[in-house]
Amino acid sequence: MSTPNINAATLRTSCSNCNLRELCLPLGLSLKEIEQLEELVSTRKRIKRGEALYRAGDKFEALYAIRLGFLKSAVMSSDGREQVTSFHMSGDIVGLDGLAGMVYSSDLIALEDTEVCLLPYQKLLEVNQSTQAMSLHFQRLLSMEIVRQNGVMLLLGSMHAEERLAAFILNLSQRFEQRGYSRSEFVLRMTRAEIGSYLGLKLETVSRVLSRFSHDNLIIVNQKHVQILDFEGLRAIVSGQAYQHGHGARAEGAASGQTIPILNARQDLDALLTDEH
Amino acid sequence: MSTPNINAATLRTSCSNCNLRELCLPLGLSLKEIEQLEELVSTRKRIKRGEALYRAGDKFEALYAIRLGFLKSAVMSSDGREQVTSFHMSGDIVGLDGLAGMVYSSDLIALEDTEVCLLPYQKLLEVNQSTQAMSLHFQRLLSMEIVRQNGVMLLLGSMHAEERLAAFILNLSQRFEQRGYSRSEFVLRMTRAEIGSYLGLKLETVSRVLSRFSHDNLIIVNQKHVQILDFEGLRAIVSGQAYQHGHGARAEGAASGQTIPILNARQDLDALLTDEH
DNA sequence: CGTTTCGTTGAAGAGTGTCAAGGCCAGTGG
DNA sequence: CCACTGGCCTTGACACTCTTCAACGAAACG
Repeated sequence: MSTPNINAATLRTSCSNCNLRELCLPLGLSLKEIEQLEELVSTRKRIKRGEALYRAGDKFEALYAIRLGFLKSAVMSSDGREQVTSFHMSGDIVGLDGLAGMVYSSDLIALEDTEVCLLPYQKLLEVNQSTQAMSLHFQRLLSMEIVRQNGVMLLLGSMHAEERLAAFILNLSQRFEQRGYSRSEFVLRMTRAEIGSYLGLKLETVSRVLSRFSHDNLIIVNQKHVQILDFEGLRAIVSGQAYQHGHGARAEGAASGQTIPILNARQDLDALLTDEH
Repeated sequence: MSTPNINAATLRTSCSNCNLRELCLPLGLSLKEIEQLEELVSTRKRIKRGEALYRAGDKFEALYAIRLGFLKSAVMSSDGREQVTSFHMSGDIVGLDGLAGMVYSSDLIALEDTEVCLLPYQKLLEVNQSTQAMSLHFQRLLSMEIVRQNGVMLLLGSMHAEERLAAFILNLSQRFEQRGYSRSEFVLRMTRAEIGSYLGLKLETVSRVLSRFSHDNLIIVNQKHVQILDFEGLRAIVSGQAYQHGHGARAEGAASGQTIPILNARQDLDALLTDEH
């Protein structure tokens, strides 16, 4: 908790005591396997708001488990356009894109002061070798990220601005809840421009849509502070029941007489839009 | 080549003889490791055009290496919108999204008659255990898919229709070339609607943009047949040098006097947009 | 050879982007 | 404490890209 470099004895218990263990530890690991995982985590590192944990092109040397803080991943095109590819919070594992070519292919920037656990590549190799469950767990982790990105592609490829924002807010809400925070009230750690980059929209559009949501009593927005008033209303928007073709007004109240072919609608999308777990 | 079920002796040499080995085999594997890989591949399977290799929700039982054919992956939102998340051709490994939750999260549909090698999950587990290099290889494979998807997100989130189509054509070209086909002339195996779904555009827009490219002598389009005339012109479009804000006309000829801050421009994007390798 | 799917093209309109101006807030230095 | 500064957010007016709707032609399929 205090020194940046911690001795081995301290480490031995770090993961099993870490209050994030349910998020970044594999679910079915035995005690012995958890011990092995803990040997993986060699040191912690702190980075301040605005600093990079790594940048595209840096040599891949470790994965990182986020203990505390908030970050964004972003890729940049040759002509300077930035695309935010995800936002990360405590319990997330980042750096997975580095395995492919042994260099990171994205930038990872802290949006607030952040503390991470290092999982050095060398240790990763060793545990891959010794424990089947661990190598499988990492494969699952990578696969989950692929599934998540499929959801983002669905969002970027086929949703309107209002649907994107509604999905985004619900996703954040869900992730805060998973971490023990309020699901209905939270602070956005990123700017409107970063939200826009993530959702494929301009910052003005983000601002306008949030204002519209606020006007329709779905949420209360005050700068970075967001309070959700009507979850059902937001879910309806995500599943395309309102704003469908830009014609209809919001769904008044909660009832909607329309018959929708698939009923367990939102579950799927929520799952798709969810970061890890 | 003939019977769908092949005996062990035949299998033993299948991978090392397979003309796709450079695509789907790990690069640094020893002979012994290659032998192990070959035990992975138990059977082959054929699916006809229009059929599904798997569907979202199906139990995850295997990865597949494509021997021959062309397929699409797609996810579907609750309200029935389909998003094509990738196109696959020979040498690609598919099914990676199934590892996360032990069920596939996308549909995989053959766009033409296709033949695949099965890599059953059980065998995958065994090889994970016995060979460090193999488990690492699969992790790399997954990571490569994440990197690829980052590129698609960049495309979906920040590019205009013309840029998306140009990038799409160049990507296909590159992948055909890697497989020994012409890079400048090929047949699109997918419909305009599927291209549109992948690129986040409507089929009419795809058709119009292709016609415009054709009119500008960048390509020749004849239904599904495409011939590339001006690679440099397409690359210029991808890196945003033409169509930038919808004002300028196409770049006349090949020269462009504009000074661009980053020079090794297209390489990055090409790499990002590239499927595996 | 009819039927269906797929592709092309046009006209009109909706949804976002662009440009611009002003407000809010935190940090800084007087 | 206050004014100043710069970053971030909001809102409006307008332009433009892309979608929508529609009609028609071409190719694929049984």
